[in-house]
Amino acid sequence: MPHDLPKAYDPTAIEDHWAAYWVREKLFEQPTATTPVQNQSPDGKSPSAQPAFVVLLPPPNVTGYLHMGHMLEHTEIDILVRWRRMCGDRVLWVPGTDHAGIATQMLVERQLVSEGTSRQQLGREAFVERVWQWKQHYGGAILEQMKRLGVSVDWSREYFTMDARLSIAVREAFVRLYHQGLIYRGAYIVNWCPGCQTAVSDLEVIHSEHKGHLWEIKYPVLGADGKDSGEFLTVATTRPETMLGDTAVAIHPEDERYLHLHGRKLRLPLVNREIPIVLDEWVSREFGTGAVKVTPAHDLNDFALAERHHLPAINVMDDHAQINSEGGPYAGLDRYVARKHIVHDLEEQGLLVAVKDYTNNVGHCDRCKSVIEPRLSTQWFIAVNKKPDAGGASMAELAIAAVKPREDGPVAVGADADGKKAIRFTPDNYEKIYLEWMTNIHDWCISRQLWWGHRIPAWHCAACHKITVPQPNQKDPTVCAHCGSDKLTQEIDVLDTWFSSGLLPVSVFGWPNITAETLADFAAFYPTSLLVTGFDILFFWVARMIMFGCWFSRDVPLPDGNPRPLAESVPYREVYIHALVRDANREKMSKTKGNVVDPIEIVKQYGTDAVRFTLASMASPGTDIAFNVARTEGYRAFANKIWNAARFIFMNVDRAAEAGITVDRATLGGMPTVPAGAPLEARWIVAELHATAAKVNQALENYRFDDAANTIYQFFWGSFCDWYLEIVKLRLDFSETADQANTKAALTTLVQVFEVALRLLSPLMPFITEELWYAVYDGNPPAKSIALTRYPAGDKNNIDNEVLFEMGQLQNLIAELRSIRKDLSVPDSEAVPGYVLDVNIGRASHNPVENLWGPIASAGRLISRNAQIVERLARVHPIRLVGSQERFGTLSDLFWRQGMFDLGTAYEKKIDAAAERERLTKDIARYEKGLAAAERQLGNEGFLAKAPSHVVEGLKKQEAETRLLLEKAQAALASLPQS
RNA sequence: GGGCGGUUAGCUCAGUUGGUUAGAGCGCCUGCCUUACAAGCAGGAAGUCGGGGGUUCGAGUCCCUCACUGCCCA
Repeated sequence: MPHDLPKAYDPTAIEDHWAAYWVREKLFEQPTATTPVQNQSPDGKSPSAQPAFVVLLPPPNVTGYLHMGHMLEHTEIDILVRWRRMCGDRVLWVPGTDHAGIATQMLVERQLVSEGTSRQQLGREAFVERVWQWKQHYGGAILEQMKRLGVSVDWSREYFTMDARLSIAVREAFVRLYHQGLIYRGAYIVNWCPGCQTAVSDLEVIHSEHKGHLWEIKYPVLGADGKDSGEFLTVATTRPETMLGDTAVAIHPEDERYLHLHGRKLRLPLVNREIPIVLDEWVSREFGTGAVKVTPAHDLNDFALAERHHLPAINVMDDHAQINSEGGPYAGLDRYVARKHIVHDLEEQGLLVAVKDYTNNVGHCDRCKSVIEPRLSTQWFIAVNKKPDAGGASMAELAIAAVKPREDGPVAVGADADGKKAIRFTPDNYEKIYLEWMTNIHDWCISRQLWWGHRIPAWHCAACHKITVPQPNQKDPTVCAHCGSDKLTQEIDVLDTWFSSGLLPVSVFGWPNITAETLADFAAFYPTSLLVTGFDILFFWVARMIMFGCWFSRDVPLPDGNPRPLAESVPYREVYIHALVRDANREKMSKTKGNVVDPIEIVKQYGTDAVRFTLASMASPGTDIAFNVARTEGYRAFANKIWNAARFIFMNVDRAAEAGITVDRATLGGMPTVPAGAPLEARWIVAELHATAAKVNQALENYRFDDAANTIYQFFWGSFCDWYLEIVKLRLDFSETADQANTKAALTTLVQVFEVALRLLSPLMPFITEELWYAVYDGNPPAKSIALTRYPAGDKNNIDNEVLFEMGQLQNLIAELRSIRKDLSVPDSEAVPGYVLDVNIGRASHNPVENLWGPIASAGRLISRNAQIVERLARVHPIRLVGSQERFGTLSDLFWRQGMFDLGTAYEKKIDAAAERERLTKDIARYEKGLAAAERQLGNEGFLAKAPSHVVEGLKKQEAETRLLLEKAQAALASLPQS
């Protein structure tokens, strides 16, 4: 087959095709736990004996479109997953989406408003139906984008958090926790969002500083007769409108200013309610006036204080944060309008003492940005710190034990037998952050006043007002469990979306419906191997999965029938927290700033592979990524480089075929080795390949995507293209006089190394490697995809350090020759004779320089073996070795440069003496500095005594080398003509 | 207010347990369309590793301190 690749790499021409192919061929599916894995298993292991590598896709929000954060996350997971698959693991990556209660409901409500109707007009049932319709039409946007980006997920297992099977898990989890005494309903201060019309959890409140005021208000002190005594107590508040709900004023018991007021009562202005003065040590004497008004229904601290002092709580606002009937004349006013009126009225009554500027922290809804109203409200909670009625650890305790490092003494609950943590975080500082949060966790408010979501499986009885929650596996109740009445109505609230996503690790594998099939899934895939996600949902999602996973998976026995210990109950063994993608100026991307980079647009311009590689190359754990398209442009160039290397190789394969030389396909697919007698470049590139493969595997093992990417880049471009391909051109001689065996050997190594390099690169750049890998096999490869081949493993025994050293010296020599040519302004196209002093000639063997040559022994030996290479790559002809007599005698009028090698050449344009002097002077300064430092070190007895011998030896060698270079540079400077 | 991180070349970042003269990509300068590749090739310039102090034979790396900066929690 002719290899007619276009001259320039065009990603758009190939990516759609392969993306569709991968999905169509179901290459990455693992529909049951026993389905044979599609990749080769040369180890001869049966599928079930292969280690599983299981990842859950953090479910994107159904309302969303793919952004750079997703692209980074998916790229990282896909790299790891493709890598593990190629390493022979049974890989399962489960995709899905999240129903995103508030976001989705808001979106559809907005649609309704634009149609002139509303959720309320439609009614609950019709509204939910409408949201489902919306979901069917538009809810798959991100998954479709993922298909185009070619991520290797198992599409047969796609989930949606509102799916029936996952909803069963949600209901089961709720009823179990309820009957374990861990879910309760009660009136507490919650974060009420007047915009979204629902309670939200602490995590959904974003605090930010706002300039406001501190109002100081006088409350009249009542005398023993219950009438105004003429005395006042001044309180300070940032929210005067809440005074309508005040039920006390608190002072510090030891505050000397107010000792005389102990036991007295106050008249609450405007409302004229009689309220007590209470003493509480929580009050800060320094803040404001040291007297704090207590509004239990609208402030968390006040609520706690009110509980301590048995004070009533008066809720003065409705769902819309308007003053309710408790507010008397202010009823019906918005909270901020009421504030103005109240301040005005207080001022009129002479009760406003002062208004001071004050910056306070105001909580806003993460979703709609409304100012959160802390408000007393009846909600459902999970008691995360409570031990279950039947005994045992609390959810938070388990979630801590799963992550906590082993301490001295007995093995921690969460650690497995050899003391490893059950869950390991990377970067590891997230472990501390997680533990800190989990240790101080509060009860989790799980009810939301929404229609879109999992409706809470609890029924209220109109007769006895008690609550009926069905037992596990029971159907919806028809009569009250307490009084037998049939006047039951289901709770109208739905559950927090994170309640369902927190269950995913267990629910996607069938929990709680444990059948033979789901049990097999559980046995094979739970705990999952890895979670890759962003730190922003560390608490929202990661922490809750750990709590739920540890809690509920315990019911599922291990494959051997034994109970599941904590180490096997965790939802995943590893958590990798990825970075935030910022714009090129390190600014956070945001719609309001308008600096959002759409990954799909960038992909269209540069190709998926280039974008993936950009993200990978910058994904150093713990460091945010400043996404710069200049970088992507560079990696598109890299793809183009590979493309053209392939064109060059294929061109030669075709030429070889015409000359009757073919590469045996059977020699492809493994790792190449070359005989000791092979040319230097062949032995070198194979050694480099092994070293590269070893390094890349190591990097991926440690989530060092950047190291992996940069190592492959350096190999492909820096070693393979820049040096090996240029040298191998010498061997690709298809003329009749050529030695066919040599040509064939060179061609074989060339194709072999290229094929391995493609596999090495494949997890990072799946598209171009798939295309070129097919081309290597003329369209008939040994597997359906390069993704199903084996990942190259570097073998240390094949990293020949002598060869690496020898090639390194040859590269230095060529670089020096190129440099001297450049300084003499020799045109690039013109070859000039080159002279190299063979340092071994006429020199005593004890010369330290000789040691610098290591296994090569001398410049002469290096060059005589590789003259062709030097001539071609340095564009010198001929290259001649000379002895010192000749160099200082008959050849002394050449221009010589002295470095590691003594090189000479002649060209009509003489060297620029001034520039040469400047260069040498600079070099001399550098050498002198280095030499002085080395001598100082070597003269230090402490160093000689304490430093390891290889460091001392290395420094000695360096000193000798520097001294030599210094001497040469000084001699060269002295011999320069005076200008 | 509490906690955590960062500060290395013009830009974005690496730098493994302290060890020989601190690296990469992009950008910059110079010269080249050398038939795989101008999305390329070759050569080159560029850093007192935020400041100060300490430990050590030896510090970009460990400790203290200051400055600036980012994030999380309250």
